[in-house]
This record gives sequence, C-alpha cells and structure tokens, in this order.
Amino acid sequence: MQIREQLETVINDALKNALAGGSLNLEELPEAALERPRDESNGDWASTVALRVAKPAKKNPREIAQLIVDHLPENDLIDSVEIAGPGFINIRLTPVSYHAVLADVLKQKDQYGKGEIPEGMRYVNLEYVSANPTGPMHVGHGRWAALGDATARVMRHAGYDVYEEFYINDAGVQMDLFGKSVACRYLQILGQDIPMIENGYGGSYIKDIAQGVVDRDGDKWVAVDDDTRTAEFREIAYSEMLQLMKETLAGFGNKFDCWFSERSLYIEGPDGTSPVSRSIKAMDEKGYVYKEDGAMWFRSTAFGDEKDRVMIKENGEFTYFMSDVAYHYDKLSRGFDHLINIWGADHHGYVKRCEAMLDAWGRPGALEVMLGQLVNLYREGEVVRMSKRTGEMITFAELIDEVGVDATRYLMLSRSSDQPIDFDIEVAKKKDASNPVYYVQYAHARICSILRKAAPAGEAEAVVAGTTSMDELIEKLLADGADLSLLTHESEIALMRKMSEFGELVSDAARDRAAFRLTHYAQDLAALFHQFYTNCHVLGEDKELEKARLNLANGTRIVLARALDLLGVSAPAQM
RNA sequence: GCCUCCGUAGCUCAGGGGAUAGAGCAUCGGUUUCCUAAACCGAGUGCCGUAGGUUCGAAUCCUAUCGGGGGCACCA
Repeated sequence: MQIREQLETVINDALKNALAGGSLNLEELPEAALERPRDESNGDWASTVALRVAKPAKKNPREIAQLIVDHLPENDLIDSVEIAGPGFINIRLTPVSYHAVLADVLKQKDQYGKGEIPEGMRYVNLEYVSANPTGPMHVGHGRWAALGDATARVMRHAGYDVYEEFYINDAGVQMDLFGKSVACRYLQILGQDIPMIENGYGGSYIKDIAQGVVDRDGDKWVAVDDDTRTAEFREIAYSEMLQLMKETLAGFGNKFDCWFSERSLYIEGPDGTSPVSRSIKAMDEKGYVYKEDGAMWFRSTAFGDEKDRVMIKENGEFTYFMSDVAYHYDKLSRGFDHLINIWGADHHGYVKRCEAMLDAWGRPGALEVMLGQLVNLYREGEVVRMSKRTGEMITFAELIDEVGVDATRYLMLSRSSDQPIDFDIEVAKKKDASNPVYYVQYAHARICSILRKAAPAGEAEAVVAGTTSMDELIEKLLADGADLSLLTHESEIALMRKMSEFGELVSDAARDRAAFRLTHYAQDLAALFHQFYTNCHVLGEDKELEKARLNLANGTRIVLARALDLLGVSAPAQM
C-alpha cells in the first residue's frame, strides 16, 4: 500500500474519532485532502481538510485541525504534526516509513509502482502515427511515435491493457496518385518523354522507387496497358513505403500490435457484409443516416457537429470519412473498452464528427482524441524544413540518424503534447549538461559503476565483457540484504521520498495521458542521486552502512531505469 | 466569423483551487590526493498577457479582452 493511502486511513480514523466523540459535527466523513506541500519546510505531507470543512462544521479551521491532531490514532507513519497558517495540518513522516518504501522497491524491482485498472475500463485501443504510406514519415510523425509509445508504456504500468495500432491509409485517391507518379518516373527513366501527372508526387524518393523497379524488372512494365501498370506500381510503391515505415518505427522502439489496412474495411466476408456496410447499418438502425442530393449522409449534427457529413458521395464514391466510420465501428466490435487516437492539432476540426459516430452507436465517450501540437525543427536557432543533403523535407528517419533514438525520444516527450515543440537538432545532439537525457542517463550509469566497483574482483570485468549481466551481479552482491534503518541522512531520505511518489505519478500520468511528466520525475530523481553521491560516500564506509547505501543506490537505479523505460529511453550501465 | 491550444524568470518550460510561484538552460563565483566533474554547491531575476467575477483562499475556475500557433470540403 502506498504512503498516501496509509496516511488517508490514519486521517480518516482521526476524523471518525473526532466525529464519534462529538467534538466535530459534520453530516458525512470528509476526504482526507492530502497533498504534498511545495515547500519542504511545510512537511512531507499536508492535509487541508480543516480548511475545507470549516464552513459546514461551523468552527475555526485551526480548532478543527487541532481536534484532528488530538484524535490521531497510534501509527508508525507520522513522526510529527504541526498546525500551520490558516489551518494546514503539516505532517512529517518517520524514517521507518521511507525505509519501507525502499524495501518495497528492492522487492518489487521493475514491477514497482504498478497499478491496477478495473475490468471494463482496462482494454484500450491506442492508434497513432498512422502516416500515409505514400511517402516517408516526417518529423511530426516522430513526435506521435514517441508520444504513442510512451503513453502505451505508462498506461500499461498503471494497469491498462493497451493495444497499439497503426492505421494504414492504403485505399483511395492518394494511393492511385502515388502509383501513377512512380509509374510515370519509371517510364521517364526508360527514356519516354512524358510529363509528370497532374497532382503527382514530386519527392525524389518517387524516382528512387522507380529506379528500383528498373533495376529489378527492366522494361517489363513498358508494354503493358496503363491500368495494369498503375495497379502494379501502386502495390510495389506501397509495400516499399510501408516496409520503410515499419523499419523506421521498429528502429525507434515502437512495437505495434496491429497494422490495420483501410482496404480491409471494404472487403466483404462470407456473410456478404463488410465493416463499411455493418457500420452504416448500425447507424441507420438508430436513425442517423439519410439520403439527400443523391449522397448518403450521417446526421452528426444530432450530436453537436456543426454540419452533417457525407459518407457516400453523389457519384457513388466513398468519402474518407466513410473509412473512418467503418474503422471505428470495427474497433468497437473488437471489444475495446476505450479508443484513443493521437492526431496532430491540424486535425482538430475532424474530432467532433468522429465523436458523433460513437454517440450514434450508443457508446458516447468511448473515443478520446489526443490532439498534439506540432514540431518546429531548428538548427542552431534557425528554422529548417529542408534537408541540406536532399533539398527536401527532413524525414523522421534522417532525424533519428543524426540525433539518436534516446535524445529524440526524450526531447519529443519532455513537454506536454498541448505545447508545440521547437526541436533544435544541434541542441539535441549536444552531450553535455544542456541535454537533460544525458543527465538522467549519467545518474544511472554512475550507480552501475558503484555497484561494479563494490563487486568482488573479476565480476565487474565479466559484466563489462558481457559474460554476466548487471542484474546478475547486483543479485549476487546484494543477496544478504541490509539494515535500511541506517539510512538517515537528509540526502538519503530525500531519495526515498522521491521514490515513494513514483506509483502515484504513473497512475496520474496514465490517467491524464501525460507521459511527459516522467521526464520531470526522472530529472528530479537523478538530481537527488547526484546530491546523494556528493554528500554520502558509499564505498569504503562502515560495512553495514555501505551495504545499506548500495541498496539505496540500487533502489534508485531500479526506479530510474523504470522511469526511462516508460519513456522508451535506454538506461545505460556505462557512459 | 466560428472552433481549439498557448501566453509564468533573459531563454525553453513545469505547476491547472492551497502556504513565501518552481525547474532546466544561459550568466557570475566556488568545489576534484577519495565511488565517473556528463557531477555538486552558492548568487540574481517575476504586475503568472490585461480587466472583472466566484471563493476562506485564484497563476490555477468563470466572463470579457489583447497577442501568438493550428483548424474550419460530396480533399485525403
């Protein structure tokens, strides 16, 4: 049980005692109202319950606070209590309660801070990136890749069952244009003097794909009719682009559970229905579908959308929105409790109509759209959009190549998704204090270094050589346990206090879909470790103290590594 | 015009009802016979965009307003 919950119980008991004794008059038991004071001089925890109930209880808040303090039950959690200001109850915890936190970390290891989400809210579909397979991913997609992955990791640690999905827009006009563009380049390479098609794709990667076909197939596709060639090139180009995206994302550490094809929405099953037809039927049955001007409409205005939306055009073609209707219906039918989509802020206008369709199916609120602000790329303060090398948009793959996965992820995640990011490539590449990712990683590496030094001769070398793992070494080294009550130094207590916040941080960050908070936490924890390192020598101290401190260092390592892992950033044992 | 995100230290941003508003960077000064100085310690900076309102209490909630980003198709 976490410290907050334990404290809540204690405060609740005090309130109950005061109520039972008749010294406090309230209709119902108020909440413990615990918070962490910003200023440490106001204690480890504070309750504002006295301020909150002053009015209904018709009493001065300081008097109420005193009553609560007088009725506190016996416990080994609270060291001292102080009534401050208008009626704050400031609580200082015993060292014992912090030692229990560390013991918990050491026991639970990477499971520390794991939460539980009740059945019925747990199974979540998270769809993100979903870049069109008609070109390489740009830097903005990278932000969604980092954000989606970290969100999934954080939510999983909080107890959700997250299913990560990538929606491939492999149907529709853009795909055809893409295929035609490559086919056109192909013919040009083979000497035909033809112009690029109207609205064709201009990037040099189109030529590269075409050249690839020339190298492989020669002039095999020159003599065939246009439709065959277009279809063939569309598939070739599509699979090449998709493969490229999969490789880039895998290299970035993303693992999607599903790559969902838009085309599949239009394929009829043995029963003669498709996701498209089923989704329309489900809407129609509730009365939200109508025909007008020869088109088929969704009455989204019934749910607050500013206008109704066309699903099937007058000419019989499906709109892009139709695909989304079918896609979301399909997701629902796969049994998810909740759907989350991560979109760029430029899709803001599209949200309402998508939420409306879930209303229409009787699942209001089941879809949550996370809108993230965009990424502005800089190099030494100057805006860059184009790559110097290719003269085209800098791709996500190029960015990772230049900056590295860890720094890219960390910087992409280090601020709220409501905030646009100014990503400076040169700053991201710096390996000094101005780059927070290395600050955090360095703390981890420092801890590992201490642990290696503490190991018997030969064993550390085995780790460096790779014949045993860091985990095995630590397991052996700390097998005896230690007397954690020796950890009483201010810097030691501060570290344990920070560790005690981890579980709550994870569950809050998961609830608020705010993975970026983990970056702040990691930096705070790293800073506290560096302070501890400076103030408290570990090796060569009194044997028992050394053991206790090694355990504290290892506990810090565990939590630090977990925090980094939730961000998808590596925790190096050496730097 | 409508919708939405944002406005907090020199810069980049946290904090989103609670106490004297924080962090990193940058700037200046200090610390190494000793576990990684990629570190630590010290110093300064704020009409929390503006004006009203709600509240015991507002940077935080509400309204208005100013400024900036993004969006408002039978396009995808």
